[in-house]
Amino acid sequence: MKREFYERNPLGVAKELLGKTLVHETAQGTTSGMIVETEAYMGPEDKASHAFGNRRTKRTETQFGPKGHAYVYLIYGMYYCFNVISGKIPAKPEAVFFRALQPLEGIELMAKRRPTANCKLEHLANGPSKLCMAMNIAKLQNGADLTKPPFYIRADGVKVSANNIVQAPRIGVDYANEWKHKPWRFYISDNPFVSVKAK
DNA sequence: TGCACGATTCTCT
DNA sequence: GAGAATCGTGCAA
Repeated sequence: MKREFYERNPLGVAKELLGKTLVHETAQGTTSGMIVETEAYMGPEDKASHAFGNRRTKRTETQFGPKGHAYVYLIYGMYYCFNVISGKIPAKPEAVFFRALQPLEGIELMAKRRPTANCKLEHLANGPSKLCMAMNIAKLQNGADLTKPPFYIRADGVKVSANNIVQAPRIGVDYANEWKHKPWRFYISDNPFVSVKAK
C-alpha cells in the first residue's frame, strides 16, 4: 500500500485494512497473514490513546512521525503490540492497532515462534501480541516504513464488503472513561481468527 | 529517585 | 474465572 492510503481518517483506514495482507520477510523466512481485526486510536482527544493530550515522549515519538510507519511498543513487560501510523494531513498522532491475522505464508515458522498455540492454526495470531510473536515484530520494527519490503502491507488480499464488517467497542481500554465505549474496533464477521467477538 | 500500572497471554482451578 | 509473569513508561516528589 502506498503512503496516501494511510493519510486519511484512521476509522476508514482501520476498516479498509481488513482483508489486506501483512508481510514480514526475515532471515528465518517469510510470514504473512490476512488482517481480520483492527482498532482505531484517534490521537490527542482519545483517552485510550498513548498520545492522549498530545503526550509526546520517547515511546510515543513514532506516532508523531510520517504515516505508513510502524508503532511498536512493549506491554506488560513481556509482549509487543503493533500499530500503523495513520491520519489526515496535517498530521495528528493517530494510529490503527492490529488485533488479529489469519495466517497465510510461513505457517510452520509461525508455529515455531508460537509454541503455546500447540499447532492450532486459529491460535497462531488471534491477538495483538500473538501476531507480533508469529510475525516476529518487536522493538526493532518500531518506526519501520510499511510501504516497502521487508515489512509491508499488500492489497492483494480478499475484498471485504461492508456487510461483512462488524463494528464494536475496543478491547482492554476500560481505563479510558467514556472513550472505552466508542465502536472503533472492526473485524470480519464469521472469521475464526478474530480474537474477541461481540455477543 | 520512586512507584503504580498496562491497547496481554498463559496456566491453573 | 482468577492470578502471575515482568519491565519500560509516565508522573509525582
